[in-house]
Amino acid sequence: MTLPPTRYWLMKSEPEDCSIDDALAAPDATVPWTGVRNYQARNFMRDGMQVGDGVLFYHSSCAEPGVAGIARVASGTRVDTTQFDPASPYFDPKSAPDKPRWLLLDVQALRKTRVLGLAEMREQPALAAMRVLQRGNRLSITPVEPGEWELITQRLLA
DNA sequence: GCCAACGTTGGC
DNA sequence: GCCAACGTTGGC
Repeated sequence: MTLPPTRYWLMKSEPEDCSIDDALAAPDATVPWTGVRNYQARNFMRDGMQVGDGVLFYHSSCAEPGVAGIARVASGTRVDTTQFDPASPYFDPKSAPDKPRWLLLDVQALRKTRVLGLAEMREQPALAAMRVLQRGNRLSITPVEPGEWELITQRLLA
């Protein structure tokens, strides 16, 4: 079985919870991606994401939503223990410790960029298919096509 | 604060 | 298994 080509992803984070600055300030600039509580996003982590994959670090639910930095997948998946913590906002009372529902992986921030906002993204016809631009999109982890990655990172790193 | 879109829940 | 009600997301 041949390995898939290098993969790219967009991961949403509320900056009040974990911003690109917060991630860069963490040890090794690496943070555990806690709180994914959607099966499709979980399955992307479990079945699709590999160490080294590129990540667009996206700020959501904030004054300036958009891509705010570049990161990479830094680990495989493991159990997200916040699902068992009644004090956590991510507590899931229906998840049993012997049969955990939710996983996380580590994300390593590589650099902060300017914010590439949704309006600017919509100006680019080549980005029109991105999930994050679709109306009603709520998925917190979405695949990014190589061409989309190239265009976005070139604009951000120019 | 509004509201559209979507996932989940639960009665049947 | 259907589907209406409900809760959440997230841009505006």
